[in-house]
Amino acid sequence: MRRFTVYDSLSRETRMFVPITPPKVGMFVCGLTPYDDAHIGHGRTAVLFDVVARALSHWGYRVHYIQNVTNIDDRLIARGAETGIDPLRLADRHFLAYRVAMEQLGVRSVNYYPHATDYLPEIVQQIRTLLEKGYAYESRGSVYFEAAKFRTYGRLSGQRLEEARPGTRVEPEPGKRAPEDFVLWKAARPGEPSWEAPWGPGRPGWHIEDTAITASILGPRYDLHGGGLDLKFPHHEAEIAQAEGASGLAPLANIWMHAGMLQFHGEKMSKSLGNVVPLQDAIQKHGPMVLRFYYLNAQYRSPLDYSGEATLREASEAYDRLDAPSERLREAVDQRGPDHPGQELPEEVLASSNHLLEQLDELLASDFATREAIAALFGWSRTVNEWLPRFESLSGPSLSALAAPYRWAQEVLGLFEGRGSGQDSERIAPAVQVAIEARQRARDRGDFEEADRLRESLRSAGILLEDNGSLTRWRFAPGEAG
RNA sequence: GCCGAGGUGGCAGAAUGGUUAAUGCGACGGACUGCAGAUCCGUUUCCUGGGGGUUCGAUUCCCUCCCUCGGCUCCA
Repeated sequence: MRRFTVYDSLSRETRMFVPITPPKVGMFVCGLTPYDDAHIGHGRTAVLFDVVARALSHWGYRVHYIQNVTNIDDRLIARGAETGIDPLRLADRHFLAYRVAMEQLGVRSVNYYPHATDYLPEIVQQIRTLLEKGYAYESRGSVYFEAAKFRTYGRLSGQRLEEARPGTRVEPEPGKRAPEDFVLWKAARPGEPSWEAPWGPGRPGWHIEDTAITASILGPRYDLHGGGLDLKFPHHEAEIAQAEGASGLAPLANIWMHAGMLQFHGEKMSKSLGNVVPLQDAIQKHGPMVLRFYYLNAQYRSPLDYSGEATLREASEAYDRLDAPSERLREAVDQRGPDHPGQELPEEVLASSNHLLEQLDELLASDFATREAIAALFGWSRTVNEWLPRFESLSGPSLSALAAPYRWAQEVLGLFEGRGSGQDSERIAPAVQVAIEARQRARDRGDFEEADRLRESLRSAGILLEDNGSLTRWRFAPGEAG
């Protein structure tokens, strides 16, 4: 198990990660409320924590990663009322779409997506415990957590209780003793979906599902808790209060990681601002790997600005610089086999491949410096491109050494999956090959007008031709998902 | 107002108390090409918000001011 450091939002320092029971790592990340289509901001958080889980697995930890799904809440009920669709069904529908997007993005590290409504008994039990311990009170069929009873309430967000009180932004809720109290069990109004509980029919508050789920799956304390930065207050603050209040054990999570917000022209991307780019749109337009690259080519805690299409076009250009040599190497290794005899690379190149692999792990182990890892991969692509004209003569092991950093990135960063070698590519390859051969015949007889015509017609179909000596290769134009 | 993050080249965006301040995009020039593209080489020399201070030396540490963004119970 490699040791690594990570910035912990609670202590506000970069700390060495120490699992509670190595090699096991319990990891929980707040998922979404699927009342609408996911946008590219959701994708950022998902990809970040996917990389965290991948890196930990790569380093020998046994990661148990769960992400909850809030499939019942006010927004779902409101949306259900608007559309006439049952809120639970609505949630299922959007969650399914989310899972499809996750699959496309290569987010495969999540072991389990628990749904709030599947944990009603656990939720009721935890609320009961909080009532027994005096942290909560009943009022008008609802149950509230009394924030003032929990001494360190506000510590995560650095807010003192008095300051964390909502001022004028929200009308005080009748039934609450203090404005900073938050609901654990919300009494149902007529017609709303509800579950039975000792305090009357209702539904769980937003925060309680997470702690009930983690307590039953990961135990009262676990290793890593993640989520978007916007959840720090009040959501994560409330989680800490509930879980530590109920169990009497602290800290709930050893490490708190928060993903920076995706911004749209300098402002946070969110549905309430109406400036969202649907995740599926971006995936369709640029390909999932470009999006993944875009997320990882940034410091995960910093805001990431999306300034329109140009942002992802640039990411696509940059990603291509890595993907193209990676793809060429993969082909070369596939064609020739790992044991193929041939020229060996010079010692120093082989050594620098190994050195880079170590460096990549080192960078990820420094608070998941994905951007710097990518910078190092760009440097490697230059080396690979220098050798590219001589691929034919290289031995299998030498080719593998050139490919090793990309394979590392494939495993840990989840890049280089499925662009250029997808079904589209295989389906149209024969047709493209026919055109390439026709063009070559035209070139051979000096009919460059005809040759350019053929090249141009392919280009308008999104296919670029590149001549290298006597060999012509083709690829999809950047921005076209392949 | 309170809490937090940040202000770096044409753009995006790293890093370090001290040789030429990463990497990518873009631009320009060269090699290669029938042309182009891709690739390689080179250039983009006076880039680290303003003002103080500590230091032999600061972009990096301290103070202050200005500005931007996020959170302050819808939020990933």
